[in-house]
Amino acid sequence: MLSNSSKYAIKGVLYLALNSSEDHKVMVRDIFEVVHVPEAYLAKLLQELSRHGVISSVRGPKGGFYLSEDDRKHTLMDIVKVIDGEKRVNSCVMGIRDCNMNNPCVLHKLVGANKSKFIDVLENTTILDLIDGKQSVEEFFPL
Amino acid sequence: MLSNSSKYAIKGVLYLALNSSEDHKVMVRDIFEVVHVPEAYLAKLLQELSRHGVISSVRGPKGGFYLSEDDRKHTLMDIVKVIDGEKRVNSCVMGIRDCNMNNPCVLHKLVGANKSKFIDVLENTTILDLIDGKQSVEEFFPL
DNA sequence: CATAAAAAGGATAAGAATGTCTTTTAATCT
DNA sequence: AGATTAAAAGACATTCTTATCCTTTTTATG
Repeated sequence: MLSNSSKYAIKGVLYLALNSSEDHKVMVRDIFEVVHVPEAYLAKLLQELSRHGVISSVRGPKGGFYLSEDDRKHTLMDIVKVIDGEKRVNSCVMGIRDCNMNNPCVLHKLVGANKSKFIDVLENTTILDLIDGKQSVEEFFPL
Repeated sequence: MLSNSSKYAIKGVLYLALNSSEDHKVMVRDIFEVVHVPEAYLAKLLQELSRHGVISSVRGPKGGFYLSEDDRKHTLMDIVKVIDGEKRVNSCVMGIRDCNMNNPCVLHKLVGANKSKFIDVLENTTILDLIDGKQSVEEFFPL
């Protein structure tokens, strides 16, 4: 449903949401241990997100990744689309060709409702929504 | 959420549910084209299911795979457990260590409800339930 | 301008999932 | 009994995801 990479990416963005701003950028080096994702791998993912405008980054000394106010309005789905591509999330649960809401296979009908719900959540939850009322990273990453 | 292998396995079992019985066993050769799964790969999956008692099989001439009356009482989850293992389905959506219903991460709370629902469906839908009222394989495998 | 800091990018390795092929075992039929 | 048929088993190949490494580019600062 969600690839590991997408999960990692979400974790990273969550960290940025809680710990960064336009004038407080953070380096991958400061993030990866907290969110339990390999440093180089996380870097790749954040770069990809930055390239697609989901998060922001600045090179050089005093540089790093951060979320602008606008970035925070992005949804979880925006992240997932960049990392996994649209196809993966929207494809039929059973991977049946040409199975969709109009012409659903039996299993699709069965689990379809839940699936759409899941996608709904991804599409309608922004970063801001997620961190609303939360202060510490620990709340997001137990252990 | 569900591996390809599990999906294939479910398709295969569904075919058996519709087309086999104690005295009408079917060979992989007759199944794989209909359900769009590579022959050798499907064979492997069915063998695995048979080994674990989820479906039945007999070797040699007039042999093949089939579902006994008892087999039909198995749930989708029984299939998934054999192919994917229990861990995969039950693990935290975010893959966070020690995240569970008691100590859920933020995302878990968010999508947890849908996830449990999905698992519910798997656990409470038997093969019999699935084919109830269905005659043709085409209903299950459009295209 | 030199230097250091940091992301960006490319190449490649490691591993898991997926898929194929060959041999073995068991059942049936002549 | 012997030949044939079909699943069982296991070795092998391929592809995709995940992960690492190393070099290049950019930028701030002394």
